[in-house]
Amino acid sequence: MPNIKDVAKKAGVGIATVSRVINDSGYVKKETREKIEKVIKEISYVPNEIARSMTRQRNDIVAFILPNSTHLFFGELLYFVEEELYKYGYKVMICNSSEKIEKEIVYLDMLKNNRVDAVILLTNNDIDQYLDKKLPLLSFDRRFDGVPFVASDNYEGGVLAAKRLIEQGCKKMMFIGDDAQGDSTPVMTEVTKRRLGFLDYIKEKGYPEMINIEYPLGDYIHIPENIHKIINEHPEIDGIFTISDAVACDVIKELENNGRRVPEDVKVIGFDGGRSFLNLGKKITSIGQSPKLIAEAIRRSIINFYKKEEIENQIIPVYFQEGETA
Amino acid sequence: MPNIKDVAKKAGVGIATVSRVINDSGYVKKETREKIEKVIKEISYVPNEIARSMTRQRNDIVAFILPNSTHLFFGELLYFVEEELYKYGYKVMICNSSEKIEKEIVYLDMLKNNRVDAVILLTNNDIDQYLDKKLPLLSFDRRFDGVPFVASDNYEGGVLAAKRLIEQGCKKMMFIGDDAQGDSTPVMTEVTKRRLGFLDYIKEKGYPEMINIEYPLGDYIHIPENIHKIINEHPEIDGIFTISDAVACDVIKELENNGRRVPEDVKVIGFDGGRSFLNLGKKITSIGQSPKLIAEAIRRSIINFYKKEEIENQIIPVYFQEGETA
DNA sequence: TTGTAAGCGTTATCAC
DNA sequence: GTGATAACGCTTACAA
Repeated sequence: MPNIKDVAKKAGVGIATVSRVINDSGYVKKETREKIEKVIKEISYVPNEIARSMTRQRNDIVAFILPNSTHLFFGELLYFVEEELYKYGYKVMICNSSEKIEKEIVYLDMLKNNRVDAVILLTNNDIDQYLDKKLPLLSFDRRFDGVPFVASDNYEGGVLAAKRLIEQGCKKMMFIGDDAQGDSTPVMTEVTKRRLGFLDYIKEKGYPEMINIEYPLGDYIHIPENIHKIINEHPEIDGIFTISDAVACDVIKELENNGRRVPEDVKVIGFDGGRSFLNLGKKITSIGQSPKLIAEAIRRSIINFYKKEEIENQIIPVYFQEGETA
Repeated sequence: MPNIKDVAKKAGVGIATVSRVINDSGYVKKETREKIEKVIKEISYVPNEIARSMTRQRNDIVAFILPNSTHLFFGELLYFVEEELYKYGYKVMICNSSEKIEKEIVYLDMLKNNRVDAVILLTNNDIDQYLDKKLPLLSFDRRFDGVPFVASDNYEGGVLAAKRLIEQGCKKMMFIGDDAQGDSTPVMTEVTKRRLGFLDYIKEKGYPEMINIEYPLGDYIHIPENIHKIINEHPEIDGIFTISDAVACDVIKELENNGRRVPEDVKVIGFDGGRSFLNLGKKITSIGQSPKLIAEAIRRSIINFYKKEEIENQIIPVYFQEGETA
């Protein structure tokens, strides 16, 4: 592959002048510029971005560490993050952790070697001690000391769900979510606030009998078998709020398999927006979070890393999504 | 950030020796190695991968150009591709094209600048003329002259669908798919073979009355309104094979909205495997393709680029996925 | 075993 | 306006 020297030689100029033309920086006489441009075309020269990164000491790559791209919400978030950053000249490296802390650690290391311009971190793992806080790190739905974050307004989401269930006449509520947001781990994510908002509002309105179910975090999609049992042991429950649409789906199937109608007997609200491109049944009533707004916020923070401005945490609004299960 | 010189100076050795330690190459006396390792820890030196790419003339980055990561099948494929390549030390750059050829072209250019080690291309666009065939390019479900490819056994998928519908007693068949695989574009993708396999088998078995519907490629999820009309104009049809599960879902809803029961009155088979993590209704009967097997094949081809071996095209088996709609 | 020095392909700083 | 030349941080002959 031809390099800048080849261009310079063939055009009979110095490499500095070629560089000026490529980057459109500094003064270059019109004829010189044209000659150089011609040569570039002729030998189909393409500037080597690696060498460029070398001198500029940055490479316009942002890495996104997330559990996977198969869960719809993650896939959407990834999509919009890429779209946003693309507009600003960044490329996105995808780092699936499969929820495994080991893989997150390896990636964090690797990314340090690669001198990526920023790392977006989406995880439920107890990874604080492995974070190099001097790096341009941004987290989503999670607080780490010294790391700026973007999060959905999870608390408000919980409140919205509670309001809806109460409006619909529910008396005995249940919350179902994984314990990555619970008291049993050192991890405290912003997602916990879905439960808190829900709980607070229900208490405030005088419905004290809430049943709170937490289970070990698995694949984000299925809930453990024993949780099904607990659900069935509580026929008095008439309103359920779940940590995600995936869990809501699982719960609704379990209820219906056991002869309880949704929403007639039990109302169920999920979280994420109730979207699915492949659903032949009823639409889940849900609290929606907007991957597009979140991606814009993430992009804003990342751009600010390079403006050396103070990076402010950002809370993104959620909304109530009408459906057929509550 | 400290560099290799800092390490060398502090350890009182030459930079070549440090390099040998880092890369575990060549002979280094045990004590020297230990001293160097100690210094590396002390000043928390991290080798600069950009500089490394510079001399090695490769960067272990593979780019994946695909329409999006929100369509479940794409999200899954992306996930497994990343997983496979990660095992072999590659990082994956995600390039969402949103099906737009302009964005594909920009990415193709950008990737040339970035000297990525390989580009995986998944597209339905007429982009042949923009491909630099000298680059390490690999395509999925699509043939380009001079570009190796990996594809699902789409033809066999069509045959499997036809067999099933015939077994289930269907007499009048219909195929519904976008025209990116049709005769109206210069593009001929491997996906066309879903239709061909279906058609051939049905003809072979003496069911000549197949209705073939093609529509302009949109978002991979919804079909145009006028197609709904066509479906309803054919009450005699009792077996439908669609280009994807997403289309099958759309079609089934349309049929049911118009009082035709699935699978009692009309049987419908989709393509992709009928997976969905959020489905409260019946499961779609489908022809499955395995993103994991495909990802492995892709990884194999990419590794071979660097073994300078002949890259063979690979056809990946599909399977019949039992469901409730056929 | 180890160190020196020549690349790798740019950008940026100076002179001219 | 333009051209040498010194970085940037590493790998790898080649010499010692």
